[in-house]
Amino acid sequence: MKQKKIKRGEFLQKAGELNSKIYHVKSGLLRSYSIDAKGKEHIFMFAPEGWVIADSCPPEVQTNLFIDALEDSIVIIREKDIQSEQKNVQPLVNRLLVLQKRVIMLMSASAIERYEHFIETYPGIAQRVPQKMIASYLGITPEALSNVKRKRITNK
Amino acid sequence: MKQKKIKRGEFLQKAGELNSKIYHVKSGLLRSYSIDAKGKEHIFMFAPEGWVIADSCPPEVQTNLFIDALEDSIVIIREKDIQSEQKNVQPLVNRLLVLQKRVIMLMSASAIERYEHFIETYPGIAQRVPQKMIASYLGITPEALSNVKRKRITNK
DNA sequence: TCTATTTCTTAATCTAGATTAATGCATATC
DNA sequence: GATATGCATTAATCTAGATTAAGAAATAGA
Repeated sequence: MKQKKIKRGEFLQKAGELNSKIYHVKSGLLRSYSIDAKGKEHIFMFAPEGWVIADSCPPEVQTNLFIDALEDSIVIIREKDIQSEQKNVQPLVNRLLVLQKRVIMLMSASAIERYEHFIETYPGIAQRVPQKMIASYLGITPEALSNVKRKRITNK
Repeated sequence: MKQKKIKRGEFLQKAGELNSKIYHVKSGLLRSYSIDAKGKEHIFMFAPEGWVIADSCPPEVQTNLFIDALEDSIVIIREKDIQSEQKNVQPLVNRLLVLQKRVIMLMSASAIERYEHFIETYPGIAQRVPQKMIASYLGITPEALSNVKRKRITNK
């Protein structure tokens, strides 16, 4: 049971690094956040005592989030694979990753960027569902989606 | 390995029901969505072939999402507890639930409602972090958060 | 096949929240 | 104690996307 003390302001992870660890917060307060193209910070989640904080991406993939301490804290460190190797857990982990990206997109991207991201996340689905459902997924109205698509064509 | 055919338009779950099942999509296309206070639908996620779709809430708690088929589909049905009983998986499940609520809030709630939800999700944390971090979590600017708080006081 | 209903697009107007900017408070630093 | 540096609030202006409305295109139902 590996344990670690971290001082306020100290980082456990920086976006772009590889990290196979999950942090269980024993005391203190951590946060994870992303930085968008304009350099703006978006707090993804807080983790006070009892919470778990980690990047949902697989250990061999570059992380998306920064994780640092807002107060002096103590965390227990565990490996990501302990879970993902277990039977039937992989789908959970996948869902977590999709949701993490979804939150980041909702927080930091414009309608047009979210549309691009939808196309990547669900290749081929745009052809199988009505436009109003895509709009509903993106969090915009069908009217706004029409505008987005028109702009995408003119700008490309 | 229980399997089920569902016709386009058929529901696997309606919000408010109890549901201990997880659906693995073998063929076809499903979606999950929430309905907000104004009656507006917000698609939470799509699930084409190979994806898993489910409500992240515990089996004994009322669900938040509707799940229905956008195309005739075949799903494999599994129980939620199979996973949650496994060691170290509970934190994953908790994180999934928090994220599911977070996405729903980002999609369907105003800044003021998201602020209320933040206070419930993280009791006491508002007193431990600067305002600008709360704003960053809510997806708004510190200036907008000031307005939200002022309105909250005058309206209560 | 011919309606009828739903879906998609375009355009005009409106609004929540962004941006910019100025001011008052704290908390550090010397 | 004086002076930065960062944080919170207020107000004026701006903008992405919402709302409303109307017409065109697609789908479904008889």
